[in-house]
Amino acid sequence: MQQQYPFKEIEKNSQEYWEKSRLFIAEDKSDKPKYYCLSMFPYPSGKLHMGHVRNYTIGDVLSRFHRMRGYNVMQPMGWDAFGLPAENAAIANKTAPAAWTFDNIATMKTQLKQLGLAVDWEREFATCTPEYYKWEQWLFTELYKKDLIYKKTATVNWDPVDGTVLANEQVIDGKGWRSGAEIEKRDIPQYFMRITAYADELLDDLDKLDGWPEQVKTMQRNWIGKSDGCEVEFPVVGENSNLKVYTTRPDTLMGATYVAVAAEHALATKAAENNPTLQAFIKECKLGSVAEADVATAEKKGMDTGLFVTHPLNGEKLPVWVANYVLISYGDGAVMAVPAHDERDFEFAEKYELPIKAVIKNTDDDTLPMTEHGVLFNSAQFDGLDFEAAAEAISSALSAKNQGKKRTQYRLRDWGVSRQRYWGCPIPIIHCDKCGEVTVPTDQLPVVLPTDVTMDGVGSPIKKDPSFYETTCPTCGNAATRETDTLDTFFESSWYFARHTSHDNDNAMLDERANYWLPVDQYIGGIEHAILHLLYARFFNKLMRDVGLLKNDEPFKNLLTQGMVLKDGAKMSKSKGNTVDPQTLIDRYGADTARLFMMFAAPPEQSLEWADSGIQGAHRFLKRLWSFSYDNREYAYIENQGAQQQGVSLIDAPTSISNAWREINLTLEQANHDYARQQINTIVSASMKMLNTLEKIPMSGDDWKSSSYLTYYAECLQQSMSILLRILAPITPHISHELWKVLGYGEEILNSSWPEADKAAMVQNTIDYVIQVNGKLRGNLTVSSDTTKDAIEKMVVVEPCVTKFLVDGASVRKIIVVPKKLINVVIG
RNA sequence: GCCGGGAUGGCGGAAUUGGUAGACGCACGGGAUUCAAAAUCCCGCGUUGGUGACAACGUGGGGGUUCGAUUCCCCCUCCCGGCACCA
Repeated sequence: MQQQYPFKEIEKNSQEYWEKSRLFIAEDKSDKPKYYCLSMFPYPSGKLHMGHVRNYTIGDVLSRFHRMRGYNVMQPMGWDAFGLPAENAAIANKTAPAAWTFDNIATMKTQLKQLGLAVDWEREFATCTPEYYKWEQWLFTELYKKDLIYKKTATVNWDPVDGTVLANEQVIDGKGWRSGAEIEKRDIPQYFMRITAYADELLDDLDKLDGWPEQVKTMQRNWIGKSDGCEVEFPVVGENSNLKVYTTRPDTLMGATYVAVAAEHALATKAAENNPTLQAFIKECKLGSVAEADVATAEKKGMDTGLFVTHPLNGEKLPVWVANYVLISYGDGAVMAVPAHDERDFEFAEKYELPIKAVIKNTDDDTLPMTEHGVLFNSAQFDGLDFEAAAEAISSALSAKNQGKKRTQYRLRDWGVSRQRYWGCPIPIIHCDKCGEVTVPTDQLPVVLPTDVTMDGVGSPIKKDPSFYETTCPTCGNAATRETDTLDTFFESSWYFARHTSHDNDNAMLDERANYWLPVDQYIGGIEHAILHLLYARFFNKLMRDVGLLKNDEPFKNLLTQGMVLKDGAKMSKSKGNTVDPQTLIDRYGADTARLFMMFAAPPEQSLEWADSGIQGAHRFLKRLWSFSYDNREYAYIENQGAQQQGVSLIDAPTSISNAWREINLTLEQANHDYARQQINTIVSASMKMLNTLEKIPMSGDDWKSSSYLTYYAECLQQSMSILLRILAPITPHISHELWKVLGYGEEILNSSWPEADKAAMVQNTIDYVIQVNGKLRGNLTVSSDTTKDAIEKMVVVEPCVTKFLVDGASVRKIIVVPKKLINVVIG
């Protein structure tokens, strides 16, 4: 054993040992309970960043912990390899996206291995390979046949200068990021997945997910946004048609003073036919990005169409306005405006001097807008009704006139999966003049994406490559063209969790192993994925179930949403260019230090503000652990001293040792509690505390000279080090593996058992109480642990720190005793 | 704008969920060791007043409930994440 902590050597040797002994290769059959631990797979963007280190270390800690608790653990790793950054890099570096991606995968894989992750690398795959995407093309064709995929037009960001579709991220302040041109909203035909057909199940099944953070479930519920409301039809004056709107507040119908439609609404288009001013306004509304955040924060603007509708219940003529705050994608793209009881309508009505009519009241305060529920007035026959009764009565009245009815509405929209980009999975559709849209037959899959391409920044190479798009129709054999759009990259990440179970199957997307391993027992990833990725993966799980590939309803049993790694207050990300390279950390201090620091700096679910200081502290602890083991190797070595064989009980040891042993057990209990609730930062604290405790055991004085002291000391060290190393093993696996071996505890620490606290060692015969007077800390009281509550009350009232408040006629009103904690004397 | 979070010493965080606020670590100050430095070890460290025992204040701001509030309730400010084509 070396005196200095040789982290480089230890880490290299342990990693080689684990690889050689195939310790992390998961068995598809086992008597042990299974534990499938999955961290969200990385996008191969270049090098590992701190967010990766944090994510994969958390997953590794939980994997190793469960392995030591006796589970059959599977922790795989893969690559979310399609995406926009590869195209940008290709344009910038004149390399093909595939080559860039595979280079990055190689680099990042080396780095991940240096972290010492307990990963089963045999299950690795990259989503950009035909072996992987073949199966999602197959699933696409199955879903297409089941009418779960359909085509419709949808709005995209159009860059008129580059002549290309831009991602929301590529639109900055309404301008294209490369061209600087003003972006226009443009409608193009795209494929959609009918996620709304699963809206109710996606909503209801959230209740089954006990292992998910409440916060994430709330976000998903709100995203799905099921609302019970009412559709109302307003006859258009002078036309033989109705304007349909949806409202969640039918109780306010009598307060409607105008209606507003989105710029894209058919009625707006019609009204603009002979109205150039309105046409110009509609064109203006179509400028800027399609992102909802941009639409919703834009200044509220509108224009009168000159059209009117008739209020279905009171017969009033209401003007029809075009407003930029009405979303074409929600409800019917039109709203009834009730300025008195809606913030946005109120602001709009004030600006354009439209009438405001209050119809709901709940307090004497009549400030408008009043958006809460209340009782109706100014509403003819509905006066005096509350929200529930009014909603019922008004929807019935509308139904009776055939001008509306109750309707359940979702905020969730069908998922547009077409992308006009190159670096993605080709959509397996062939367009035939005679047969129309035809899915590519299974025996002709995969539709392989050509990888030998040049990116020039204008459009997708496969859209200009006849050797790709020219084909024949599988149905009639005539010349036909392939679809050149690719799939949203969320498509790949929606089912990879399942493919890890059947990664090597060339004949099926999934096999029976999926039903052994799934659901994922622990899923770990960034909170930024709380809605989209997690919702799509849940949706895909249900789709795969319904085509017979799976039995489970939900993909992820437990979810840990890791907080962001921030630097200078912003999310650390490639796109922001504020990443810190973990490689320098690993090179200088080793993987164990990097892992320890990341785990210690913040609890897993909280955001972590990166600071360079602190790493030294983590490294210092490991050095101390090493030198303590080295200095005490004779005592800590399991076969020396023979203490256990002599039947020595540490409870009977000299006070300094039995106290230390008690402290170790209390700390172990805390660590186990923290492992159970996955609060890893305080497990690190606990391990530091244990080492502090052991270092403080006296090594001099009269006691030290007696031979029995040394026997007890050795026994205490052996038991304590064995506990400490096992507590640390999931977090700092290399040093734990090495010390476990050199101190003679066994060949592989991962194969040992998990330590439990010795209850007998934690018993105390006195209790230290805190004395409070009127809730303020005033003193202490030590009593023997069998003292009754009555006796404690009698003792406390004669304590000087209490009696000094018994002046000027004040007396003890009440005594509150919190067992084993505190006594509060209420004096008044 | 809408939805979901967060705010505790100079800094990261802890407080087993209504019961001693500041565990553990970083930074800093003092000391030991050293020719010197690094490394290491020991001591101190919320703020204010006091030599001191001690006292007052203190968990983003304002109110409330309670014997007792970082924790529960109401209002507000700022920061972070998401908003459907970044992943």
